[in-house]
Amino acid sequence: MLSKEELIKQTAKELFFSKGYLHATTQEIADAAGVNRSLINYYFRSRDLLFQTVYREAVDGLKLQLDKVLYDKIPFKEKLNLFIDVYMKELMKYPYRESFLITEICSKNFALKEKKKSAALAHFLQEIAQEMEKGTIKKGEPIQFMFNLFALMAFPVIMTPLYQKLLDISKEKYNKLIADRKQIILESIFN
Amino acid sequence: MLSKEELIKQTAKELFFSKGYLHATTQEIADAAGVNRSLINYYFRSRDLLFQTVYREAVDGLKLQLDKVLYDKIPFKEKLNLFIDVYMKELMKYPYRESFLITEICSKNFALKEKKKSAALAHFLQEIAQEMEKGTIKKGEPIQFMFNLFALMAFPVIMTPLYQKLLDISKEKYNKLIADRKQIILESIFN
DNA sequence: TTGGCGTTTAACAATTTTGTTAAACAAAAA
DNA sequence: TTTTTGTTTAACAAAATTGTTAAACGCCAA
Repeated sequence: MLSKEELIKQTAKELFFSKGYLHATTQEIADAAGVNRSLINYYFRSRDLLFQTVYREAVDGLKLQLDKVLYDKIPFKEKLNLFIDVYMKELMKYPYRESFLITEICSKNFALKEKKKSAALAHFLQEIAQEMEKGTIKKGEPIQFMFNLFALMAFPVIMTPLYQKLLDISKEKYNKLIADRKQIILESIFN
Repeated sequence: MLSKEELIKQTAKELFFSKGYLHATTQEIADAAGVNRSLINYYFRSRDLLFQTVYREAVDGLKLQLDKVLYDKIPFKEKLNLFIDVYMKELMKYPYRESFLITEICSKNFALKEKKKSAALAHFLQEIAQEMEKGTIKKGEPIQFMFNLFALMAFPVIMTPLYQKLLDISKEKYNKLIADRKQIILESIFN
């Protein structure tokens, strides 16, 4: 069973990352979690600190996720296959996690920090450079390859509600389109 | 010279779309515009209506932008070249416009509407299908082609603050990377 | 000049949101 | 049993945000 503190955090993440409800008040979070609002202040002191905690855990989680897959000593193509699978599953669960992070960074009282490149990422960039040499993938800046990869995975998921509107597509059909993307991404990436 | 009403709207767009400051209060918008806060109520009645107005104009603007380029009777490759140019310029000016739209759609009191596919978009999808037949571009679902296109353009721009942090890249270098993307996108799209 | 009209402002009121405090509660330790 | 500790709650207080009103202002036309 979840501690109330954990419950509050998970509920906040649910609201932010899954529902894209970035304006959530402490009352709304408390209601969604089924706890008294004062508990938020008891465990996190202030709304701001709750947000900071959620932000930090999201960034750490993102890094951890990268580390786990990108360090593996498996063939490149296999690794990408696995990575896309893992990352897109996460995207389905938390489509707005990246949006939340960006919004927080852009918000008024945001304290910069970070500033140490993920080691796994650096390693992966090297691996990409090697594969470019080998000719498995198109030559170019490895970072641009990563940009492409993440863009192709994340953007259509993030844009779901708007694209559904603009294209007048049913939820089911849209889900199908997203599900098909893994293969499409792989095809568009490899020579 | 801009009317105050227009000034308020433009300033709000500046805060939302350019600065990604989606939590802006009416006071902050008024300050940024250099007008008395009451003017917002005078011209827009309520904060909510200001947001709705900005939302609507953003969607309409987006559609208009698509219409202008996508209806042109110019060769496909040329059209895409032009389109990427136009859209990415807009993205540089308003990197968070799409984020704002998504956040609004996900927000509590959002009234659905829309539900008529842009004619230009439908036309463009047909054109894509034709080009697939011709073999100019890889065969597949035309919508997926569009997903890819928009993702490759928008996502790295939207993610700028986070990626700059995670990759520990200077603003200048990041801008260079973004500038290079037009060519990269064109290459990754055509056979 | 005066009266009317749209604009702008400050002052106020109402509401919403957040933070604090003290008391109630429950379970384990003394 | 009483104490202690940590948890939970309701009531209150403070702050922030939004909305309203009436008066002031400026400008043009009568």
